[in-house]
Amino acid sequence: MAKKLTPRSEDYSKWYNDIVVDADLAQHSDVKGCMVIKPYGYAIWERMKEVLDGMFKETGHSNAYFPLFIPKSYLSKEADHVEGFAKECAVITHYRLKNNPDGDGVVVDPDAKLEEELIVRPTSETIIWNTYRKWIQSYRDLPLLINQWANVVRWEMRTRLFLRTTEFLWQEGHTAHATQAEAEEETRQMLEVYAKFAEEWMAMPVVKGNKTESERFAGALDTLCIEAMMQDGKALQAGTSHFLGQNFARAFDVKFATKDGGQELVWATSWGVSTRLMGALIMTLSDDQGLVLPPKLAPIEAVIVPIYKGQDQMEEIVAKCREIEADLKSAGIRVKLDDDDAKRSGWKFAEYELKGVPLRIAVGPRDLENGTCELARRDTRTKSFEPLEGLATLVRSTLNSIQTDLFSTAKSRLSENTVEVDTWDEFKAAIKDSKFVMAHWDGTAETEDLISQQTKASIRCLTFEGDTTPGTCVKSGNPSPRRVLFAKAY
RNA sequence: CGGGGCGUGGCCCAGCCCGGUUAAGGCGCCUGGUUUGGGACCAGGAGAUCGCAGGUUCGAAUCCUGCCGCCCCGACCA
Repeated sequence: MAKKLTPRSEDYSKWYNDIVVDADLAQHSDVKGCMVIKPYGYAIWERMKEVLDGMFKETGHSNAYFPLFIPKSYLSKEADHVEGFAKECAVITHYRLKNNPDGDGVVVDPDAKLEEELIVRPTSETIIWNTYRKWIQSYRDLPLLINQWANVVRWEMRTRLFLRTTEFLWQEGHTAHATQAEAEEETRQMLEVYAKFAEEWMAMPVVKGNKTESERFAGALDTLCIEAMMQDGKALQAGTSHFLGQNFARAFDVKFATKDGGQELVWATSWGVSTRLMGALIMTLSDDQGLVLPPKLAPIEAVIVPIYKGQDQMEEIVAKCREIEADLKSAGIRVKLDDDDAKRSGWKFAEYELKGVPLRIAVGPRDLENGTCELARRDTRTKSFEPLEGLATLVRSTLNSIQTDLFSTAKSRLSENTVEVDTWDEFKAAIKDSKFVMAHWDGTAETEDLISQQTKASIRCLTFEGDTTPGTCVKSGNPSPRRVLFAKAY
């Protein structure tokens, strides 16, 4: 079964789809735009969840769960919010089916029409803020720091596995604060959490910044984001954190009593990352051989493959492999021994490479004699023979190296492909060349729009770091307060 | 919503233009054997209302009409 991935150079999006399907991460479901996340793919997501959840808890947040269904009227309470999401909402109109009087199957029972239609949440601000009104009375109830892990539905026109599906999994944090400064600090803090997760766990370098007004979350005063560069040079928004001001507090009348007895509207934030991170992970690290996983998120960090001839040898070698497995396990390494006799070693090598397992340990008859094993790195595809003595220590340090090497490779790619330009011709050329482009922009939505229409590139963010000296707009020639980051995006 | 593609055992697909016995092949699966340091081989076996509904015909996977579904490329978005 010679699974051959489409090479990246030939067709990048086909390569991406091949990896998702062939590495057993997910498949298309029978429902348009929806996917089935398979056990191996879900295991990676579970790792992400586990780590992120820990980070949220460390920063004082608690998990809760709010309903999937939102009364239609809630959505319309915040004007910008409804405008942003109305176009992509799934609507529940009935609550019952009945047998088809004219034939087979079931039909919607017209007598079971809902008085008020329900929206399947595209995000939960409205239902959460409607609830917060009941939870918050006093400054003593603040800050309120809540996160939920949930599924949401956005009826997009065009979908792609993990990157944009009709239903997706995510977390959404929703916090309430007594002061603007505190809410802004929270917004910034959670963006830093995302950036840390992306870089230290996913080995994916990110650019942090503010969105422009037109790219802002519907209902937010400010949206912060992390943007990552995929191997084809396109930008992927990997996480967002929103400062919502008092918009939702006003819409849902959430006030608190201040120390001196006054009534004030609370200040809000929301922030989220989704299963889209799976797509980001794939497109940042993987190669033409298949998935490449950062050790810290790999469900299996090291796989042990026995190599043998005949039954007697098998028993002897598998026994040795079990020792190694126990040894690595007790050193806290997520290890799997694949002693399935129905598959040959060569098949296993190819399979675990496709699935991105960071390290492979092969033990054969020669190794048994020499007290060695073959250690193979997925990222560099290099092999070496190593003594079994002290293997756990070596495995741990190699996994650490893989993690840092993956990050630094991706980091170099990001910096090598980020350029500053000052003229329109240079700009067009750099965008065509799939670069991240730092260029001057006059700050108007008109110019932003014009540029994106003419080049397909959008302003990814006003970066936190980098050159912020004034200049002249690359498109209009008008004065520009600073350079901003442009790129083609997913 | 426009443009393109596809729908045939679990998966990939040939066959369709040019209708005709039993729908071909590969992968996977089951049984037995030989194998095992980079996707093994041999023998045997199971498994298909050819997306759905009509129509044409002595006869339809194949031709005609309608419908459904999915994927890919564009316009909206995380």
